[in-house]
Amino acid sequence: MTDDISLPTTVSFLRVGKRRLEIFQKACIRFGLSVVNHTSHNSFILIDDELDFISASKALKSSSFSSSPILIRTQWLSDSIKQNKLLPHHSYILHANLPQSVSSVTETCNSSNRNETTTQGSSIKRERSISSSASDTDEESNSKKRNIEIQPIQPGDLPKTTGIWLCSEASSSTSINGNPNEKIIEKLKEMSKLYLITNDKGRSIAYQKAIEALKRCTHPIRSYEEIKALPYVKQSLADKIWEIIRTNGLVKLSAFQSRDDVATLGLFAGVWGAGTETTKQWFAQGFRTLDDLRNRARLTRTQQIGLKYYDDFNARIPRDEVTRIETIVKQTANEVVPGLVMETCGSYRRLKPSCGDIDILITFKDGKRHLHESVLSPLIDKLKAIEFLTDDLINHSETSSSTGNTSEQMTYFGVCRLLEPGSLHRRIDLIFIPANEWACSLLYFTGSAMFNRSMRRLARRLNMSLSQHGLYNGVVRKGVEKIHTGQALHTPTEESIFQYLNLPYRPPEDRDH
DNA sequence: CGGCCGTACTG
DNA sequence: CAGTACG
DNA sequence: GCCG
Repeated sequence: MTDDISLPTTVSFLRVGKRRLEIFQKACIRFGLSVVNHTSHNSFILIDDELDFISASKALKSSSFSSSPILIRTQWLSDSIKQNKLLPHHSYILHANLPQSVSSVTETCNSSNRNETTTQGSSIKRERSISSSASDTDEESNSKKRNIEIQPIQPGDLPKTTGIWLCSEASSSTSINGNPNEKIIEKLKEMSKLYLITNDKGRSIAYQKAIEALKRCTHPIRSYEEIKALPYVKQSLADKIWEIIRTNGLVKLSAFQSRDDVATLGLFAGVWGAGTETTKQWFAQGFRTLDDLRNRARLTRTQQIGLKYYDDFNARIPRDEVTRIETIVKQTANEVVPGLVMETCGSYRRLKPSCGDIDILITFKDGKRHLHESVLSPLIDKLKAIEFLTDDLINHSETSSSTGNTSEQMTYFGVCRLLEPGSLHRRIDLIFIPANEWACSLLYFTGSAMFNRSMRRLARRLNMSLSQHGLYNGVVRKGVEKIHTGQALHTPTEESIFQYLNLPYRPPEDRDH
């Protein structure tokens, strides 16, 4: 992002409050800065804006410093967060003789009050006009008749309305330093997972929705009535939650887990390319171990790969490894075709410390109509040549040329690994996107999955339709099937998509539901 | 009671 | 087409 | 399992 070598790469903080510190540390990760303890030898120190040079120096002397470090006001980070890019730090450096006067009383950004402002903002009934910077056609005025209430959740209150839109809330605001109902959530998560692998999709989703409702309940639950007042929690789930509170366990979960088939289905579900039907059949055929599958089961091509790398694929990828993988792909892509825009999405973009796989989106931003096949195929070939890519799972650029099927999006799912010995094989997705779909694709591939589904449900309720290709307005549905596909809205940025849906913008790290 | 996101690839 | 996958 |  910022290649300027004069910028700090390692920083530490002095006398910054806990809440602000958290935000700053998160921002540092985003901007590629390492945060260290300022007792270690370090030349860049961010100090609270209230401190002047003298008091800062005093505080530092007491912690035995040899060389004199460069002091930077934390306003530098605040402003960088506001503009979503790392700004030059020079004007924020604190010098010995200059009086520390202009320290911001304005405090326009200070994202420590972000949660307050957003909940406050959403508690005001917002005008439901589409704030579109783009097309304001006559057809759109009809859509203003939409009478959907986006119910605000009062801070401290329990949600009273049914139907909540988790996409309208920051995930961070719901998980301030560990949820008090962690135990309950953990059990319900397990239930959801087991229902999923036993092919009960509906129940699995019901549990997930209940979990989301619980997560936003920031105090420990006291009464049974309180539980039942939660959205997506009614008789059956309330009983289970109450049982967990009372007994610290859940009989139905224990019974579920001790079923002989469930454990095996769970094991088999870890094979990439095997879903509920396949794992069910494997169990019915008497297979119980991965060796049984290797020796006796009929496997598709992708399942063979999934089995070969079973342990690797089910291991988390540390964040810094994703960064290194990203660098290799970017460098190689630049050698093939310069001028590509690439963004690593998924949980990496949501700033998670570890990721399940690597999703890299690629496009030409200049909107020229390049033949995407002429880019993705050579890129893949080159990555194979340097033995970075080891296996293909889905390779559209290959199959499309044989089927003549040329959609503008191109999908590659495959397997990569770093060249260093001992590196694990990792799942990697390379997706080529036409420039006009960039924002919707970015939104989709950044997730989370729950966040996407919530946003799509909201769009659907507004007679719109949201996918990785675009946001459509005036969609007419008859049951599930679309009668009219509606008209595509102009979505140049992720922000614009939030605006159309009348949602406050969420940065990637706040979409982690 | 039906739907629970909307889409793309495999075989 | 059913099954699996992606977030 | 919950919602409309």
